[in-house]
Amino acid sequence: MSHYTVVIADDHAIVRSGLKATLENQTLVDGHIIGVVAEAGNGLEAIAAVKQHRPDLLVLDVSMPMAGGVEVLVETRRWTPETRIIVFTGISAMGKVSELIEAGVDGLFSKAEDNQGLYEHVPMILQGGRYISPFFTNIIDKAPKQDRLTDRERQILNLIVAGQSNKEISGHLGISAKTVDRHRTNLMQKLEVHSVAQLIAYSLREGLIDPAAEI
Amino acid sequence: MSHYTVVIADDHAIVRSGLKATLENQTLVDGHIIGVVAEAGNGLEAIAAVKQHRPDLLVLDVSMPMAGGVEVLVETRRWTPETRIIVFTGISAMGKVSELIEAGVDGLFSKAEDNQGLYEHVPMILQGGRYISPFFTNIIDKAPKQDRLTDRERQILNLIVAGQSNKEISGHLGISAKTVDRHRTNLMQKLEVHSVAQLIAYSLREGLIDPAAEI
DNA sequence: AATGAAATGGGGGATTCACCTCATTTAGCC
DNA sequence: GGCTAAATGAGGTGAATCCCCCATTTCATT
Repeated sequence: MSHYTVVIADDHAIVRSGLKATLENQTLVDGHIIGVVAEAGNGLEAIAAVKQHRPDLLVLDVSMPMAGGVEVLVETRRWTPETRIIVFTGISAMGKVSELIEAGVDGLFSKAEDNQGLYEHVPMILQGGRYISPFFTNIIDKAPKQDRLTDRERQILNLIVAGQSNKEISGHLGISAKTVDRHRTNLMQKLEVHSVAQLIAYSLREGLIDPAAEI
Repeated sequence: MSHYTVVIADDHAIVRSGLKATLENQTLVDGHIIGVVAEAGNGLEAIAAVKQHRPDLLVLDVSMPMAGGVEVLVETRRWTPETRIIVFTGISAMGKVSELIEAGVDGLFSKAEDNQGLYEHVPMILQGGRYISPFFTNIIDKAPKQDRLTDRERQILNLIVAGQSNKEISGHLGISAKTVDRHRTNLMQKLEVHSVAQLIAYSLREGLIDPAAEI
């Protein structure tokens, strides 16, 4: 009998065991058996497991040590384009969500939702379908569509949030402090904020920055 | 045969099912059966479940909607002091960890660690013991023991992080803007930072503020 | 009674930030 | 070639920050 191979990547062991149980203890509509061939506790392990096993399905979280979910997704696509990729995560930041969708994720599910939705849609995804949970489409729809930031602006936003002054950033990027100031002004106008604190608050909400470990 | 009743609280369904499986599928050293009598997906549900079931054991996460783990812990202690409380979480922020220990948690385990440690120590905790995972004691030991913040300083830190200026804070608290400035200076000296951005970055790392809070 | 920690607040100075105006260069696109 | 967007940078202004100085009051502990 044919079977599907799966790699699970999540930094929490309890989630991995829960996912393994959920995926293996069910009969798929097309009669195929699902087998978890490897588990990974961080991004690098996940990439290594994908390269070794070339699985039919990869289930991963976005917030992992060593390498984030998006990096793992891109690397997996390059290595084994036929691997279907499902992201199962607890985040709800608009920025990360659209990043994942643009990166071409095949399935997107929230840990806050019932697991039911996950294994209901796994067969369809394995057969080439794509499913984004309503939990995330709602977030995208209700998001106030503000002006998009340019690459340079996003780069400077990250340095500001990291605690660097205009002068430090100018030295770091090899441009004038006045130019950094210019970008800063544009940033604040686009995001409609008026202080560094609000700028950081925005970055947090949108998941543009990574508060060390986990929230 | 006697048995232990358990309430599980975590905002992720997959974690709840994993915990339930881990706790129920094992024979305890003293022969007691463990039964999960209720699950909660947020803090308020957790408190309600505790009041209804008065369980022998409460397993909870710290970061939950509606009410955080510490609030649930304190409320549970007031309602049923005999309930043993285990916190099973993914956080690693020094501030939250010491807060939990001071609040008198009976067991503290990390989701990043193997589940093994959890059910190895559950019997001992049910019998009145206390166990803090080395994962957290390491965090506390290696933490640079900086000066503790006073209540007023912590209060003002939260307002600064919320994006308020000295003038706004002074109006909000009914004190002079100069006094706010004074507290700000003390804060920065204690935390050894030199800008709002660094102040916020620090607060995030140490879990002094709540990133989920709306600014 | 004395000591010390915490909170309060004034004066002032150097620096940075937030936000203007104005201008040039580079790149992609029709 | 023209057009637009993005990035670059100069000059300047008013406000806010960061960090010194100084002092008083309150409150708990010794």
